[in-house]
Amino acid sequence: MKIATWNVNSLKVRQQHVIDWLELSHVDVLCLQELKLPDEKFPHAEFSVKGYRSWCAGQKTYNGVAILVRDGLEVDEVDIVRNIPGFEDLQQRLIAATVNGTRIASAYFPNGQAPGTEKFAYKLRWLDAITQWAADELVRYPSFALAGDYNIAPEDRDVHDPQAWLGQNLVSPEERAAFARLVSLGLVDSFRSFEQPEKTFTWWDYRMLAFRRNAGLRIDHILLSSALAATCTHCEVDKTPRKWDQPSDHAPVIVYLG
DNA sequence: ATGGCTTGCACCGCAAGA
Repeated sequence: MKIATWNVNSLKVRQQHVIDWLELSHVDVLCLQELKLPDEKFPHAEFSVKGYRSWCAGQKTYNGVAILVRDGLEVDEVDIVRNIPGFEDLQQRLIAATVNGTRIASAYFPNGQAPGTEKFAYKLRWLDAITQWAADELVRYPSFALAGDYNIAPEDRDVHDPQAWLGQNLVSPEERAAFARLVSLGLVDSFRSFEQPEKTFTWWDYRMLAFRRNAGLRIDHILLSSALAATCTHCEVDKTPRKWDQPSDHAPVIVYLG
C-alpha cells in the first residue's frame, strides 16, 4: 500500500493537479490539506471517475482536509473522525479513516505565525491535543499513520538555512519539543528511516525563487506506528508537481508499505 | 529591508499562509 500526503493550497485551484498526480503516482491513499473550500464544493464525483472515494472536512476560505482512497480498498464508514475528539476547534484540521485495517489521519497543523503570538499558543494547544488523540488511537489501532502538513521542521537538516531560521516559527525549540513528544508515543518519522538525498524539503516559499534555489523546509511528514514502520520499505518526496504551472507551494510525501 | 508570491473574499486592498 502507498500512502501520500499533500498540502494543495486550495483544492479549487489544484483539482487538476491532484487528478494528474493520482494518475502519475497511483497511490492507494492520498491525504490532502488546505482545501480552502466548504464540503458542498468538494469534487467527490471528479475523484470518483478517477477511481477514488473521498471523505472531507472542509470549511469556507481556510483550512480543510480530506482522504482519498482507491476503489477496492476497504473503508470502515463508521469510524471516520472529523476534528480532534474532545478538542473544541472551529478550524477543520483533522480527518481520520480506517483503510484495510490501517488507521490513517490527514492533519493540517496550525501555522503558528510567530512565537509569542496567540496563533502560536493555539498551535501548541493543538499539538498537545493531537498528541493525546494519537496516544488513544495507538491503543486501538496497532497500524496507525499520521500524515500531514505539520508546519514543523524537526531538525536543522530539515531547513535550507538553519542560521537564518534560528528560533523562528516552524523551527522553534517549543515546536520541536512538541514534535518530539508526539514521536515519543512510539511513532517513527518514516522519512528518516531511510537514506535520503541531502537537502530534501517539502515546502518552498512562492517568493524569491525559493524552489529554484531549493530554499525550502521539510514540514510535511508521515509518522508511522512501530508495527506499520516495520512494513515500510521506503519514503520519498515527489517534487514533480511543484514544477508544474501554478503549483502548490508544497510537494507530496509518499510512504511505501508492505 | 518584515518585503518578496499566491489564495480567497469581495469589491480591490486586505488577511493569511510558512
